[in-house]
Formats: sequence, structure tokens, C-alpha cells
Amino acid sequence: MGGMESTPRPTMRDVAALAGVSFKTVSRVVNDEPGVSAGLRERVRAAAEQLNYRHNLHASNLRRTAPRTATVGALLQDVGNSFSAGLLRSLENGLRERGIAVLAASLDEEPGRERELVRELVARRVDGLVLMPASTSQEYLISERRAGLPTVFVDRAPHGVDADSVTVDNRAGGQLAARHLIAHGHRRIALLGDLMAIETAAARLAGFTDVLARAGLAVTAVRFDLRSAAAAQAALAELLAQPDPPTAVFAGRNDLSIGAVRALRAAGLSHTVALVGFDDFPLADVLDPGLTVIHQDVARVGAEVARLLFDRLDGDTSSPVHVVLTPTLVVRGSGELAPPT
Amino acid sequence: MGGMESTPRPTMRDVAALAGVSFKTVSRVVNDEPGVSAGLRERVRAAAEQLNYRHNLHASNLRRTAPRTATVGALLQDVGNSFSAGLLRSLENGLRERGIAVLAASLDEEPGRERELVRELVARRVDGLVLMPASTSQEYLISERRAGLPTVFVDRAPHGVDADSVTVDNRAGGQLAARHLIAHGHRRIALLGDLMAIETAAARLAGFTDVLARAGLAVTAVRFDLRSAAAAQAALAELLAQPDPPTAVFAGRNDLSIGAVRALRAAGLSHTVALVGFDDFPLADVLDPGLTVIHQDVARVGAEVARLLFDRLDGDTSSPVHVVLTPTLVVRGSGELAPPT
DNA sequence: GGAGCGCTCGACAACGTTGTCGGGCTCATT
DNA sequence: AATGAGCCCGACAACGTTGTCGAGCGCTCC
Repeated sequence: MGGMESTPRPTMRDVAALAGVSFKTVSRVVNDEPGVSAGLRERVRAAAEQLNYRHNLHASNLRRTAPRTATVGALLQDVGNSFSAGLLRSLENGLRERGIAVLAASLDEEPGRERELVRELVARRVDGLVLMPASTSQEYLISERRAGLPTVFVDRAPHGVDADSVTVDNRAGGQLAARHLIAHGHRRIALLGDLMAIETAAARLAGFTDVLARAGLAVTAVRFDLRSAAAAQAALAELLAQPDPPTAVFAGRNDLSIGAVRALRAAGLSHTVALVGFDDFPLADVLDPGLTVIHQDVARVGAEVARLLFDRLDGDTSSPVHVVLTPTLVVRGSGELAPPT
Repeated sequence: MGGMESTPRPTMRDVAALAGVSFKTVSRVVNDEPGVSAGLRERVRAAAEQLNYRHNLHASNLRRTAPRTATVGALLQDVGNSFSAGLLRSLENGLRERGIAVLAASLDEEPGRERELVRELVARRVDGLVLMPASTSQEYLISERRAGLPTVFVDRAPHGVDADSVTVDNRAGGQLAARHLIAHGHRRIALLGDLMAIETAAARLAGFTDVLARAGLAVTAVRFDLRSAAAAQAALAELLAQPDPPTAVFAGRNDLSIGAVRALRAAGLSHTVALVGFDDFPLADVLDPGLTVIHQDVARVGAEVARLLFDRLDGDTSSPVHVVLTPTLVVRGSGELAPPT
């Protein structure tokens, strides 16, 4: 007893033969076009049902005057990370109303994968592209855009090509964090950052150090190019072990915040050393103390991306739009710990 | 200055014209088929490059003898939830090596969406389907599978159709949790569960109550059909306020665990009432106390799904395979709190 | 030097669908 | 009774590609 013996899928011709009509009539019925009598329409539907006919979107698109695959590609950093995942979800919500499906893939900060996957998506003739870039220049997209591929950058701005984007003001976020910690009396502050090659990561740190400098303070210690929670944990553990350790920490990405929390816990300093993280995540509020974070409205970002995409799909060819959202500070306890007197 | 003026994409004919060859030769070059001299091959490549030619996978598939869209559909419960997101990511990792892209969508426990999205995916002629079902019967898949659509169920077993599946033994997981809490001396235990209509949710609770019954204990309180962290929080808060409140809690899903943690925190009982959750999540270890959970190896699940899919894509038509993974108990502190003496 | 072979390459049909056009039918109007 | 309009419906080409086949060329081999 085997599993499946594969029968080829029926085509419009098969349905037509069963219904006793021409296959063009089947096409009309399937596409709800006028010009078919109610009787025939019903007969065709019955035949299609009986044969389990399924429309072939690829053949349809091939022939159509204005091909629409009703599919967009979303190249994110890591669909398993809560930030990318949340974004993917809100994007899906936005696109759903138009019956648009999402081809999702992860780039893992690998520029090569970005190029490769864009190629694959174009070969699949996606109607649009949502890109959280991993490479330093997207000049290769110029020809794709000229061929009519709407592109919306998300989280990170485009380089080498002008296209729509939805980003948050990372510098402002860093500034928010710095002002908050300074206001709570901290003077020795450590920074944990992602790859400095990532523009958003650099902007977060820059905003932070800006404010410190203007307040006449220097950063006690900066550790960047940290790529995982474990790396952040190790880096902070080391900093805490030094003489005159920081009284506050700023972590530039959700993973790094988690690593920082672990390091503080391990050192028994959760309630002693202040911590502000960039990026919110589901459990930040149930930590002890709750984690004070710079929060990005991911749902809003996804919705804006969908909106921009819709406009372009509808033929809007005006100049690229750059939406910049402002992050907010969410107070939960960890960022309000005062330095030891 | 406007954004894009759309020029139609060049076809093999255009490339052929520029290179001075027939378009069939272009096809050969693009597909790396033999029978083209090195010189011509180079000329064709140059022409393709110059025109920014992009292969059209849809036209290609339409004509091919063994059509492969190199795309699979993944219908998960919520790509924003850490469980679905982690699964999607590990699935992507598995499929990547074959250049297979993933169309991902969320079902949100809506049976109607399941049917609808399967239809859309079939219209796109995906090579395979990964399904975390939301409906009670997938009988409608019989005709699709007969037409040659490999299907792998994940997290939940198929009903009304026999197909490959990768699930975890939810009953065993529930039993693990119960034995653990009993071993730590608990006698008054509350259960928080998802929709009882969801088989996996029911199995978790059943496994748990089984063990209790065998130990001569009854469950103090069961609250099920809880669909969100907020619902779980409210339910547990209510239970804790009653006389003779439970000394331990079992939460049947990651969201519910989070709600339970919040309720315990709010009541100041985090270190008093024991808690075991089903499903692990990124921050469970940094909670205070760390959350003891029944852990599913999501990466392993995704890898198994990819493996099954590959076998089917390679023409394996043997009987459906049902992979059942055994969850493990991860001890972190919350589940080891002893009842008050 | 003719037959035969292998290697390139092109002409053409076909995949399943939609766009165009025209034929036939019905029915009312002249 | 012939004509015109309007409605259904089908024949056919076309979308961009791959599969099939055969033509043309330069070789080798007796």
C-alpha cells in the first residue's frame, strides 16, 4: 500500500471536455468574466469541481497583459528573531487584504545572500520586494526597479539606489537612552553594540555618545561587533570585573540586552547596575527588574511598508518616500536604578 | 523627478537578437545545458548581462516536463509567535540547501483561512506544503495529494487524510510536568490550557491529569480555552485569590506561561507558587526564578520536516511517516519551588 | 573520397492560460 | 421577410520558456 500515485492535474481543456464547452468558456467562468449564460456557468463549475480543477496562476500570469503574481518577497535578517518575526507578521496582516502572499527568507547579515535571494525572487517575478538589507550598497537594484519592481526598504535605509523606506530614527533612540541614564545620575556607562558596519547599530551608539559628550561625559567602555547574546554576556561580564565598573549599560539590540541581563544576573547586579536596551521583546516586562527599552512600533512599521507597497503596485511612480518613525522609551525599572552613592 | 518609468523585462528573444543567435541557444546557456561552444556561450552571457535579462521561472515551469517551482508553502499558526517563527526559521535552513523558497502565512486558528490559503498555494503550484492545521479535518487535501502535492503536517497530526507528520508527544510532556510537580510535593495544582478543541492542547492537559489521577490526586482548578497571555493572567489571578489557592501551576502554552508569570509577579508569589510551562522561549532562563519548561526541539522539528519533504520531492511514494519527538523537562527554578509546609 | 560520426545550432511545437475577433443565434424593428 | 443589434460562445494567437528533431559542419576512418 503506497502513499500517493500522482495523477496529473486537470487543465481547462479537461474541464471543458467534461462540460461540453470550449476551454475559453471555462476561462471565462473561472475568472468570473461576463458573457456566459447561467446554465453553462453552472455546468462548468460542476465539471471543475468534479475534476478538482485548480487554476494555474503561473500560466495565467504568463498570458495576462498586466501580470501579477500576487506575491511579494520579504528579505529580513532572521525570521526567527522576534523583531523580524514581528515585522513579517504585521506585513502579512497588511498584505492579506489584497490576497498577496509573502515569500520570506533570512539574510543573516550576509551580503552575498542578499544578492542571491533577490535574484531568486526576481526569477519568480514577485510583484514587490521588502528588504532589510545586509549589504552596503543596493546599486544592483537599479535595473530591477527600472524593470518595474517596487522596493521598500525596512529598518535600514537604501544605499546606491533611491527607493521607498520605512526606518526608525536610531540616533534619536540612542539619545533617548543616554538622556535617561544621565538623568538618573549615571556617569560611568558601558555600551554594547552590534557590528559597527551595520548603519543602524552605529547610529544607535552615535546618538548615545553624542549626548554623553554634550554632557561633558565620556563613555567608560564600548564593546561592539557583538553578534549574539552570548557575546554580549561575555563582554559585559568582563567589564563588570574591571576596577571602577560601569554603573549603567546600554545594549544596542534585543539579543545584546538579553546577554546583558544574563551577565548582570550572574554577577548578582540585576538590581544594582542600570540597563537600557534597544528593541522591545515579548518578555521584557516580566524580567526582574523589568527591562527599560527603546521601543520601535513594529506593527506600525509593517503597516507603513504595506501601504507604500500598495501605492506602488497601484502605479504610483512619484519620488521615493522615506518614512522615519520615532522610537519611544518604555520605562520598566532596569533603566531607573540609581548609581551607588 | 519621478521614481520609475517601467520598461518591460527583456526575454530570451531579446538576448538572442543582441547576441545574434536563436533564442533556443540562449535557453541552453541560461540552463547550463551542453552543446554550446564556449565563444557563443560567452557572447550570450554578455548580451544577457547587458540587457539585465532575468530568467522567468514561471514560463520555465510551465514548459518543463517535471515542473518545480522550488517553492513550498508553510501555513503556521502565527509567524510572529516564537514557536512558529523558530520553526519557520529552521525549516528555511533545511530547505535553503536546495534553493527552495518558503511562502509563509499565519492561520490564527481559523479553519477558513486554512482552506483558503491552501487553495492559494495550490494555485501557485507550490512543490510541497507544510501545515500546522487549524481545522478539524483535512479531508480536502486528499485530492491535492492525489495530484502530487507532498504534505507534511507539523506540530499537529492530520485528520481525514493520511500524510507525513512531525509532532511531539504532548501527552508525555504533560505527564513529565505532572510528575515533576508531584515529586516536589505539590498537591493543589492549577492548570491553564488553550482551546480544548486544539488536540495538542487537550493532550497536554490529559497527560497531566492522567498522572495526577494515578497518584490519587485531583486537579484543583482547570481553566482552559485561554487564547492569550492576558487571558491566562486574569484566570490565574482569580484562582490565586480564592481560598486554598493552588501551590503549583501548569501552563499549557508559551503565551499562557507568560500570563502566569505576570499574575504571580503581580501577586508577589513568583518565589512561592511553582510554575511549569509548556514550550520554551528565548528568555525563559533570565526570568526570576528561571522558568521550568517542557521543551520541544524546534530546530529538530524543522529539520525533520525538511527531510520528509525532500524524500517526497525525490519521488518517495511509500506510506506516510509519522515522526514523534519526545519533549524534555528543562529545570530552571520555577518548577522546583516547594509547597508551603 | 565517401560514409559515418559527433558536435553545434536553429526551427518548431507545446505547456496552460488570456486577449481578440468573428460567427451564429435570438429578438425586435423596418 | 430582410435587417440590425445584442448576446453567447468558440477558434486562434500569444505569453516566455523547454523538449524534440533535424540540418549543417568539420572530422576521422577505412
